[in-house]
Amino acid sequence: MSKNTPKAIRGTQDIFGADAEAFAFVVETFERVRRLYRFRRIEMPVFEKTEVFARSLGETTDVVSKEMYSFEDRGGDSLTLRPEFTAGIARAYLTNGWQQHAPLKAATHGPLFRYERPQKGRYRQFHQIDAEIIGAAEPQADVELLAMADQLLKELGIEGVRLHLNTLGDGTSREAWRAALIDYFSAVKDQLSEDSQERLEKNPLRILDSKDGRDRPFLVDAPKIDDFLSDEARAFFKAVTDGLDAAGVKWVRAEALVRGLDYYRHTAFEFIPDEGSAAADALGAQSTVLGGGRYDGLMESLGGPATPAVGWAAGIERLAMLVGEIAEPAVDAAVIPLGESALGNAMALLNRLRREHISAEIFASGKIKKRMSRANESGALAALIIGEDEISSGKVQFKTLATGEQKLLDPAVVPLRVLDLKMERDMENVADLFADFEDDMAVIDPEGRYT
RNA sequence: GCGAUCGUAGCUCAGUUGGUUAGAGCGCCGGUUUGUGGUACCGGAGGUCGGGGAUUCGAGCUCCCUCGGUCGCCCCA
Repeated sequence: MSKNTPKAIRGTQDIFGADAEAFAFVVETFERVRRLYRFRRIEMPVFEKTEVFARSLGETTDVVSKEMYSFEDRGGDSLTLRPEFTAGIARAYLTNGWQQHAPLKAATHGPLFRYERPQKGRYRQFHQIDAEIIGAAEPQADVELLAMADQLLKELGIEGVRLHLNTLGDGTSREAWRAALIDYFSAVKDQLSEDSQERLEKNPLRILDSKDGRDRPFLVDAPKIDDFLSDEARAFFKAVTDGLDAAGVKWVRAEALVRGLDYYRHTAFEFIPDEGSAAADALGAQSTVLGGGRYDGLMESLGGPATPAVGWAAGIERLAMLVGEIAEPAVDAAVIPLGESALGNAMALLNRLRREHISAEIFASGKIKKRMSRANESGALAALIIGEDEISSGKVQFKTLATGEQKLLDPAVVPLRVLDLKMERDMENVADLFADFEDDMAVIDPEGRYT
């Protein structure tokens, strides 16, 4: 690489091959699941006026105070690359009059930007999938959203990740609890870690999930949100947990779970890998894979009418790390022209195949042996060879790569023969599935239970 | 913003107390083999040792600065 070649921006990634397939798999699975739950697709601008984020997330949060990519445009407006989805979606809801669609179930995905120190599972440009229900006050909305998250993780094949659930109560519950925490921790302030002393000023709730050993002794007896919940808030949380139980979504209560952004009320949740699990190992210090909650106060902070809403977001990179590498799909047919004169026929055959929805690649450079070798590595079922002899006879050599069998065929029947091979391969896969199924059946006891 | 650690070929890495022309494996290209996948053997291309400065007769190796990667803290998806 030359010294003159510009480098990529710190914390950005160029994703390729199996990693890119894993990324795409996460997005495709999300799109599929989101349709099952009837969430409507929305597209959002990547930047907004800075105030959209500053007002909704809270001026004192780390995200707003030191992590935003903000700049002045040529017209002098302060703009910001979105550090999260929710605030922009709320703004769009208000400015487009989407109240008419309420309750609106919306889903989107794309890049977000945060000026942070990059580390495992954390980037300056990162990507999230996002789901929101806006204009729904009932706990059923929380349940539906969480059921979707749970199903998504299952469909991605991710294991060892559990729903941690908490309630922050309504506005007044939350404020009373917060005040009690400040009282409690202020009394022992000089014994707390430096970080927690600072949190006492900025975000006292955060002390509860401190990792510092000096804070630990005080956490056990700290005021609990449950003691400050209003009857309504308590009933709301019970409705959510009852709904989750009914929907078969497993959860654990996490009393210390708080969310960093100011707008959260009531339900707060994170999907976190179990300690010691492979998932926890893969994610390093970035434990949360999907997080969100209810944000009933957000719309008002943007000057809109009081509008209840719930939502979550999940990091695509983090999910992709748990999904592992996914092989790039093999090509079905490889077309190999021998010499310049065969190029025309080769292109014609290539087009014929692709129009029949058969994936095909042409190998037209290098030695013949090299081309065959490449065709073989590509995973193609058949190599279609066209040289002088084939041009004059108007046929192509159809070589089944698995067996080495080769015969002269009319180009018109080539797509069908490739489809035959595909079907054979698929049948073998189905046979394997049946074999696995029979193995599973063998461990079912006479009463029909898995053992 | 703080701390630790690492930057040598396209990739993974070796390189002794500072000493001649910086190496290996894989990959790539060619040959043994003129239109057929594997293996083996032979040959070739590919490096301003992240960048800049300092010390020295001499720096991939020591020192300083800087950029970047990785991993933690903070924070967060």
